[in-house]
Amino acid sequence: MESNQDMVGEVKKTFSRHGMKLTHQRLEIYRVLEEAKDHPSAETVWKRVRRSIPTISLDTVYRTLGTFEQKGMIQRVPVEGEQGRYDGDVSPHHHMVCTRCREIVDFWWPEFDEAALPKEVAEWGRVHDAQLIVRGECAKCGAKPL
Amino acid sequence: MESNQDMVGEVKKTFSRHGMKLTHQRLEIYRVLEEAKDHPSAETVWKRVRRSIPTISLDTVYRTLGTFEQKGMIQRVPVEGEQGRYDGDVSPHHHMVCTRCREIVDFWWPEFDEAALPKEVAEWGRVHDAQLIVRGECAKCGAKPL
DNA sequence: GTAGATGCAAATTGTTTGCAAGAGA
DNA sequence: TCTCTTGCAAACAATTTGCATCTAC
Repeated sequence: MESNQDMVGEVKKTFSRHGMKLTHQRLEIYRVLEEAKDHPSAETVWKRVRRSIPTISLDTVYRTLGTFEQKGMIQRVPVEGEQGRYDGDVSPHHHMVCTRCREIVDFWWPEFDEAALPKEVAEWGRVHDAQLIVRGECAKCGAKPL
Repeated sequence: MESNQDMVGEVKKTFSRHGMKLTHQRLEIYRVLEEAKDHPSAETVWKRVRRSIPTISLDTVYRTLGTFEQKGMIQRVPVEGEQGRYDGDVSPHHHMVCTRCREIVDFWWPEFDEAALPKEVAEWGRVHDAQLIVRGECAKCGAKPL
């Protein structure tokens, strides 16, 4: 468990390595993403960050998430529909998406990650990431009527 | 190669099985999706359908695509960002997505499709589909400057 | 004849942008 | 100090919705 100090130092290094200034809002947005396990939307991130920075604006959140994504510090989950969903974990893992409640759950499958992709994929271009998207209805929703 | 007549008869059956009326616009939208290999957006579908039905409105296209998707006749490709992209092929296959030009290319991997998913997935809920999303830069874009 | 589908226009929602003021290096 | 970042407001873009008319069944 690293201390708050270390965390700040760590992030600061990451930021300056990417030529980004370390601001209070960026630090908080980053922290929210790291802690989140629910793949929050920009608006959800905003609501959470407002707890510590009540004056932060939604467009700053959008801008910051975009910047982080470009730098490869976070990823957008490849899901269609309404809102973009963000994931602070960029190490290889996969997602299950409930088409009813829109909940997104991580899962890990190292055997798959280590396996070679079909050669068509390598021929296609430079692969940044390959992940499985499982779509369906989660058990919680399946239990509900309708 | 089935005749146009057969195609219409086939689709008509599919429609009525789902309790949908067969209209000129639906038939054309469906045809466009079946022929498309580029995972078109709603607006692209609209432009193509307008070649045969110049008066069709964009909202009819949206409504129809939504209906088709609900019925499982087409799928939305799980990609984030701007526009929703549609795929007339609902049989198991996977997608490579270029983050620069947004082109989406299909690929097939039957060995994967036949393999069992981790048990976490079955425990999560009822799986509708599981597909691989490969993100990166296609060779065409990689060759360009910037 | 009737429920469901379409077209039009207006409304929503998610996201982006221009710009002046403010803050980090 | 100088450049990058923020907040505010306005702009945009994709998609959805209300409603009157029309059409397949």
